[in-house]
Amino acid sequence: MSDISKDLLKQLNPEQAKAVAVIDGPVLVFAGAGTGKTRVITYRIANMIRHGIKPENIAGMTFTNKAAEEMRERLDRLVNIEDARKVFLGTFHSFCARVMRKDIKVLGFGTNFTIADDSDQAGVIKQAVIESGFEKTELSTEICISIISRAKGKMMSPQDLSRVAENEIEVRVAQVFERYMQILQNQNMLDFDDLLLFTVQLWQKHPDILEKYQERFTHLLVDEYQDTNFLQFQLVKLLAGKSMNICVVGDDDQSIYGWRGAEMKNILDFPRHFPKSKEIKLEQNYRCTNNILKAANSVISKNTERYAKELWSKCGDGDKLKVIRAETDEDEARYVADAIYDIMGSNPGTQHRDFAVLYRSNHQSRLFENSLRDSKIPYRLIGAKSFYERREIRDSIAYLKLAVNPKDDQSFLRILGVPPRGIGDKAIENLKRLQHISFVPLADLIGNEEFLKDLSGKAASGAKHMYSTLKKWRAMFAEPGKLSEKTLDYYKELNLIEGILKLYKDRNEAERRRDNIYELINAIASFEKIAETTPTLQDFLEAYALYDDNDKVEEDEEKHKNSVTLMTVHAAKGLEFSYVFIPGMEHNVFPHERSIKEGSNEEERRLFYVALTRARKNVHLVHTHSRMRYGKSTIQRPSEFIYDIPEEIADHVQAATAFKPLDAEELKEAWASLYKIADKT
DNA sequence: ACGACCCGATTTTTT
DNA sequence: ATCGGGTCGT
Repeated sequence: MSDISKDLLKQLNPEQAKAVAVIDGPVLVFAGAGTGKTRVITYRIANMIRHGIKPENIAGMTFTNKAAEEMRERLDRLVNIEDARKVFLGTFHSFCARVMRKDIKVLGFGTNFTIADDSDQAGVIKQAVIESGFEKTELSTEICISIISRAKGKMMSPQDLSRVAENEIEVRVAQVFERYMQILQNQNMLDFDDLLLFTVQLWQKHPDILEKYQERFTHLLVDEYQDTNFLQFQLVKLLAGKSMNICVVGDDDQSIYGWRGAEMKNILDFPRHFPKSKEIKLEQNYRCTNNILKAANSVISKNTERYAKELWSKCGDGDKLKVIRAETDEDEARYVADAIYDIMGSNPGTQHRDFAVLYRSNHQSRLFENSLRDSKIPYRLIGAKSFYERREIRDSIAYLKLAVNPKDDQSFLRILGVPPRGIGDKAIENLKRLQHISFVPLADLIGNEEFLKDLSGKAASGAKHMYSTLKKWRAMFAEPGKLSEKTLDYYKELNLIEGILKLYKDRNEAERRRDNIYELINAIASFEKIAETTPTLQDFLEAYALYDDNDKVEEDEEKHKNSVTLMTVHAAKGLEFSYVFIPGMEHNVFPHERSIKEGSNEEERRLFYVALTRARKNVHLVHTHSRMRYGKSTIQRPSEFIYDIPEEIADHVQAATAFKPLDAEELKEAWASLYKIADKT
């Protein structure tokens, strides 16, 4: 046992220590922003192990892989590595994927099921809309996805949904929902919600199976409990129901995912759900100055639906917050770039990575990208399209999914025309029609004479080649051997690599996309390398499906390691920066106009609270007088949130006069550019 | 099969 | 302003 774990409790403040010391029974920890939440969870696990709880009996559930990995890393430093490894630390989804892999047969799915990613999901929804007798124009895919996901989050069946439907849309979606589930089952696919839903259903129907898991995991921890929905609550309740050794950690003030079904009341009602629970409030903040906390506290205290708490810190008062008024959105962006430059100049040792620009909506990033680029300030943009979202990668993955699960029609349709095989819309219609009478998966149907006889010679030979190649490789992938090598051969035989080169006119683009496919094969190779046992293709696909994008962006690390961060406030939850800029502090931007319409102002205020509490030292709130919105210049008024901050801790300045006057050279340039504009107009 | 053009919507995002 | 989706013509 390491030295650190000998006096675990001494390294914690009294409240943290209390949360760590109580091992048995239900524990509820309210962990405010920056109060050492991850520290409490990892120390708690270490403490359990020290008290003789077997590490394999402990499970820690998170929402993201990133959070799970961070805990794993910290735990590695607290207990010996073999013990740390035996603790389950992962997302709800990865936990449930394991349960499903083992026992899904009971529910009528094959163990080789694939997990539908969002493009698969959208494809199936579109199909379900049509097959339910609706025009694709009268029911948007996004609405369906969102309503269905939320219904699943409440454990509602299509019938439940149609019974409680409050409007015509929901009645229709209920029909789509039912068809959607059938299609998924026919294709042996589960969406992300199903992983959880089916796990709970399995346990409810088969108490003997549940009991095995209850015996295996006697001590449970749940991170970000305020973000759980009803389904996740049920899962937790079932799993912990026997031992009642459950610890949940969260912060109702940071509940910002209500729009996707998270139920803040889960954390508020915990004492009722788990009687005789211990309740602990962490209020000492180790991140922010007191001025920032004062601002954050007075903002959040306007909310009525919350558990009372107030953050404090030993960090001193620090600077006042800055409220900056800029003339236009372009001035706003320039102000931010100038301020970063200025702060770095007057604070030696400050680095670009100490800054973040946190905005309400993604589209706001563009102006900051421009202004930072102009000022030669390196930045990294979070939330941009990732490697795995690129078309050629999705296509390549679809080929792999099809090799594992031949019923996956979604993947089949995706790659039927990649590379082009002369099979067009008409042939696809035919194929689908045949499926309606034969119920054969599309990947098998293309080898059928009934289908082939109506095709042109070229299309028929393309279809035959595809049919036999898919069939052959389905068997090949089941054999032992190096995955990455097999994948490359598979792609070559399907003419994917050559096809890509021909598909894109621009030579550079084509080569870049081809290289991306090679990169994917490299990713498979390194997956094989780090795996403990020889992984199957199915193992790789599952890891891929459940893997978090934020971790994947390690690509251009060198370049971006020390950069200003641009991201949404949502994406910033859990992170911290010395200097935080919050632009667009205007009515209709932050709070967002839609949140105003929908009346979700408390959640919007929590979002602002999250934004403020990301800052260690310094907060700049910027608002503009006029902003381009939807292509038109609009007069803006300051956000109501600005007035929630006590006057005595904020300085109000104009962007135009925020920095010292220009020197002679800059002045000359400024005039020159003014004349240029004058000439144009 | 693919590019050109028009129309409409326009928050947040994980797995 | 801009992006995606859909339609139409080649």
